[in-house]
Amino acid sequence: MSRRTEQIGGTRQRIVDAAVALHGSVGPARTTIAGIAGKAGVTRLTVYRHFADDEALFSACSAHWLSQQRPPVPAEWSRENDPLERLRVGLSDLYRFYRDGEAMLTRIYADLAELPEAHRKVLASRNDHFRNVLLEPFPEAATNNRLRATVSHGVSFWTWRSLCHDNGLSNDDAVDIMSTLIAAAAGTHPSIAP
Amino acid sequence: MSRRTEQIGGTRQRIVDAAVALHGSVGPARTTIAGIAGKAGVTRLTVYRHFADDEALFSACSAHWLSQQRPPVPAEWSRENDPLERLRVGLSDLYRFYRDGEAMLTRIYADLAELPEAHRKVLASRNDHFRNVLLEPFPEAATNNRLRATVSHGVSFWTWRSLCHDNGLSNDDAVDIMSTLIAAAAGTHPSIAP
DNA sequence: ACTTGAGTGAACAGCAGGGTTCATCCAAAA
DNA sequence: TTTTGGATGAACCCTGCTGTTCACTCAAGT
Repeated sequence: MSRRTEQIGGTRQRIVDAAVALHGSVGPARTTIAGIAGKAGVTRLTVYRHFADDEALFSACSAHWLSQQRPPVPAEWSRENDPLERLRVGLSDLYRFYRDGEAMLTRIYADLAELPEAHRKVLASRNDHFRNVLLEPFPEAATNNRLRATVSHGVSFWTWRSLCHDNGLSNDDAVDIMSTLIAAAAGTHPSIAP
Repeated sequence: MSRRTEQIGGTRQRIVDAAVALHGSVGPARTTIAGIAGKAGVTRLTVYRHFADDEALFSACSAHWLSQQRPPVPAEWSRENDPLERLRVGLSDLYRFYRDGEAMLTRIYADLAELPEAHRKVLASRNDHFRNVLLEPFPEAATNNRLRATVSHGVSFWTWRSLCHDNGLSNDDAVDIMSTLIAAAAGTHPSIAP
């Protein structure tokens, strides 16, 4: 029963790999069952048998892709209690993840509206969580709207993409810039880091 | 010959109105000929007769929509020679335009990849121009990569949307924040405005 | 009164994609 | 050796959109 299930798993894996590749190149919205089947070297029918609906397939893709990434770990950011230092640590971790996964993340966020409801919520609440962790050590976190908005902005994938992909900045530069911006929004005015 | 052409123009206008409405609600990518015809109260064939191809229709929509907007006027920004003051004037003008046209601009920029090549270029070069005008009075404009990147970022529609739409800031707050950010990137450190 | 042409309705062919059924093959497991 | 079930190929039906043709109506312009 081992070699048998191994083959089955192999087919399934080839389907997931093909789907991940398409999600990262043409984007989820333009990824079709026929396309996945073709790339995986199986028939559409085989795809249908392995995955009952789009949501199941997308979940499998998401899990598999994440398993070969190094996701940001906000829990580690919390070890730093200085607001600006936590900001630096957190944004660095986040932007590293964004850069590594740029191709996939660009397509995912571009096609956000077409994604299964559940996954949209997960992505949104992830960003909320990142924001809250970065916001927490600021004394004025609860009262300063600008601060909240600015941290939200800094945590957004599109912000990273605009600064680093579109305008060629390094991650360090982007972290510096956004830290400075957030510090300003918080009411403090540190010098910009070298 | 006047009433005749008037009627023809009326039909054409109803088609353009319908197309603009759909571009601003479901977005250009999901706007179909059948949908436009239905909303305009004509048949698909009539749409085909008035507009030879998608590009012609899109151009007409773009022109008509713009004609009822108040676009930003970078030429007026140039009358201000102080870098930070020009920034304030320019971003205010731009963000006002963004807020007024939010619905349409959101769909347009979201579906950017599906748009006719020519229009993509126009939009991109518009943003480049805005950036260049804002950058011009800065002495370090040519040498400071961070400054260029930050101004590009500030001029982007998605930046406005993130700060104001997603996070509920006022335009004035967004202008303050981005001005502060850009000033920091330029190496100066003004106080944040009240 | 006659001509012109914008607009109509219906029908056609084509394409891409979704989703399903059925008989069949074939290799691993029993 | 027989059974099991993953995978296949081919055939369907359906939906939605594109683009085109033809005969026709009706009203404005002449």
